[in-house]
Amino acid sequence: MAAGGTGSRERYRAQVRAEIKQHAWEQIATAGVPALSLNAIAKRVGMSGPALYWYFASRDDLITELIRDAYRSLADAVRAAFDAGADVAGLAHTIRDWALADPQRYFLIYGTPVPGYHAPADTTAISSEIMTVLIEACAALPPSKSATPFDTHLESHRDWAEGHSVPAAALHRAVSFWTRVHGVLSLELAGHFTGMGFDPALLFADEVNGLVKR
Amino acid sequence: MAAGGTGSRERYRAQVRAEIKQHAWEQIATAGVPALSLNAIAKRVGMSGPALYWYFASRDDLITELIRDAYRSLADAVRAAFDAGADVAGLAHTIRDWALADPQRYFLIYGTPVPGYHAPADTTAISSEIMTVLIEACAALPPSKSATPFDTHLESHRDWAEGHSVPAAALHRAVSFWTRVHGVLSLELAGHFTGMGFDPALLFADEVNGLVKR
DNA sequence: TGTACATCAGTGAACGCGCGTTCACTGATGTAC
DNA sequence: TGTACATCAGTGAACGCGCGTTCACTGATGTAC
Repeated sequence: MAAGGTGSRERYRAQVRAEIKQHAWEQIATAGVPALSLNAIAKRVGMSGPALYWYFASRDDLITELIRDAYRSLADAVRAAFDAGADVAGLAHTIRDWALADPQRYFLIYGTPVPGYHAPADTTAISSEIMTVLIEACAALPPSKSATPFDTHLESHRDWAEGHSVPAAALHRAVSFWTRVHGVLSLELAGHFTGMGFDPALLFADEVNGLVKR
Repeated sequence: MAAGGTGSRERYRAQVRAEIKQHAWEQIATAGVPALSLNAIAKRVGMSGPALYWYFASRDDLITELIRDAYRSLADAVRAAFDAGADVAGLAHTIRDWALADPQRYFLIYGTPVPGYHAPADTTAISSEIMTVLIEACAALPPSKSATPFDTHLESHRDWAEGHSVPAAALHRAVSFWTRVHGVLSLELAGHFTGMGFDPALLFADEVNGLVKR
């Protein structure tokens, strides 16, 4: 049984790792991150608890990787939509669909922070990948009518957007886009609109649209 | 040692309960809700673990009460500001201050939901107290220039605002106010703006202000 | 005012649980000669 | 092609931990007569 170029062991490893992660996601979707248990996952995968340590150094290690995957997934979705010609409204739609598909995955990134925890550096890099797309999309919008105080403020505080030679108003729109999308989504996904009877999708669309023409 | 009108035992009970809650909040602020431990609280208060059961039926019972207190605190703050003459911008400021004072308390209400958990009915009542104030404040705003799709949608989906005889546009503003405030605050408190260097307060003010004149 | 009694507030020991993690060990798999 | 060997992937037992919670029991506190 000759091994392939990448080695059959490596292929097997990748496969089992993927399977472990998948069960981890299911467990998170069911009971949230705090309830994620290595032993429970192992049982689902069909092996003993200690065997997981061949694939992940620790529980924290597994969770960190899940966070990274979640960021990656969102960044890829946003980038793909943009490359396919999506405008600001289209990007918003993409993000909303992504979040609705797995709310707990969304909250793993944008939910309640754990006081001591600091995200690894590469996730912040992925995060700015997303921001880059948003800025590019916002730069294509018709110019704003008037400058707000925050516009002015951004003129002298735009180091974080280094490399983007767009007006401060475009940066403002990108940030606003992000906070508005997040505002509607997190309240919606957390169930704070239940019992109110309106359609969150319309509110969402209006919030994004109001940002375009201002 | 004669007891007062309300009974010294009851007074003592209330005092110890308050002390337990206070230590619970400190623990939540330090390590988040999942790390909240009855034994650790008891040690801080200066008694054995089982003694807590004289004051709270269970850990869940304690947490539920903390959630209720958090809602109550926010509702009182908002109501007090409104009664003192605050407009929409003033209310936003009040909410922001409240959230910054104790981020984990904010997240206890508006953070990641636990999949199985359903908030008790009275907290949703307090929640609509808050919404009532927001609607009243928005109704005092100058009328909008044009109706959006969500405005129209609300005309026929406003049962949740029963008792408020205000234009649908005012309801829309109240909801938008809430999602925008939440959007900026939750990203800010979760640390997603760190490293970007701008002042979140200005972004926050702009988001609220943009809602007033539209 | 004194006494008897019910209630309240607390202790310490113990239970059972599930957790993450380590350890020694076994068998299978792939590789080098 | 066969053999020797290193590595990989897994098991099962065990460790120590802290958790929420229960139980029997003790002493203090307030109350009723």
